[in-house]
Amino acid sequence: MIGRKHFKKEIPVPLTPGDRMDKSTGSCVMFDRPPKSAPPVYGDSLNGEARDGSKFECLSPHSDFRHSLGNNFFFSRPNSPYEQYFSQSVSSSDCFDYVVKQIKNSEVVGHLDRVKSIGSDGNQSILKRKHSNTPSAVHPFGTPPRIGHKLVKVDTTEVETRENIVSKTSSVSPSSITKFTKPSTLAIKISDSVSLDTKNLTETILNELKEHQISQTVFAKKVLGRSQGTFSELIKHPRPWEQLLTVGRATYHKMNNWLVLPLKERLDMLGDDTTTFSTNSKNYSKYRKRFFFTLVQKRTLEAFFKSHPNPSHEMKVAIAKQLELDLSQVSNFFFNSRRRIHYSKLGKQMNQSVSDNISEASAKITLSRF
DNA sequence: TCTAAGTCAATAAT
DNA sequence: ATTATTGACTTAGA
Repeated sequence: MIGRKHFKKEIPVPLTPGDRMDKSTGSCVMFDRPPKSAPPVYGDSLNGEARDGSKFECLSPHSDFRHSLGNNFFFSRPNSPYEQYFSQSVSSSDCFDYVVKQIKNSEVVGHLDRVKSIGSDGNQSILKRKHSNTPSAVHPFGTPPRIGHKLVKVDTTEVETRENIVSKTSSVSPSSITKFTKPSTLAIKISDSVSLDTKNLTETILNELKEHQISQTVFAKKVLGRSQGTFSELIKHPRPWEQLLTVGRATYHKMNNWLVLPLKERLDMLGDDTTTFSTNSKNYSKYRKRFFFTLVQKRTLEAFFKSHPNPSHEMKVAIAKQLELDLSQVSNFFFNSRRRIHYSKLGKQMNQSVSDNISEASAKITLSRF
């Protein structure tokens, strides 16, 4: 980690001990990371100049921007080989406003412009999304593409119906129940109460699909009664058994149950008896145009997430307002990010665990608190 | 109402 | 053609 000596090398050790920053003028204290590990350097955060004459600014938020949970926030210094940050004692909301302003007025926008100038068609080229809800040139943060895309409400019975259909489908042979409980040479456990090694299961499934050239789409729909996208994520990022709810476990059980069937039955399930399913599909078809965050919105949200993955309600409201998003959009972003980052961490750890003892393996998995 | 878990399903990326 | 990504809806629970 960046140490004190590096800090000293880069910036003359400061100033008056006990010197307090002045939030009204935006002066601040600078230190290296971790904070407190080195003597501070004082400066004026609003003008981007430390008292030793060095400059600093808020760098691109997606990589360098930081702010802490408390009343401090940190900016890195662009021309320094070391990571140094500012801390400023202001209220959370002040901090937020300040940060947003920084992001808005400097780096992100600048970066945005740079990217724009490269692409032939300006905005569109940034994300390569044909329909991207691009920020307007006038107001980069603008962009309320939140056009009504409320979904058709799906009632519970429909969901249940789907489940039923799937199980019925899978039991073209009048033995669905037997099928799901009968042991097989490969069968490990088929009872719903039994825990599964999701990692292994997942890999096995993947191999089977490959070997028999079964697409995710088909398998997901016919065997699991799930969408391709969902299935893709389930097999790509299997979660430890202990963390799955009953519903989630059921899906993995379906995979397992399919696996232990004789090959013929397995392939039969993938047959073309989708009729019932696809016929009903229109009922819960939630047609909507997909919304995408603008680059600025995304960058800003990511920046906040890095340092503040679980913002307070007030913070979210402020973010939503600044980015012209709905509170729910902001909340969803943070939630989705939290869980998806969490999953990827788990995935890494699961790779190291021994498949044999699931509970032991998952016991080692430390769930970081968000 | 809020968060987490499970998913959907549009659309990006290969 | 397929698989991966991802904003938001649906459920459960608190």
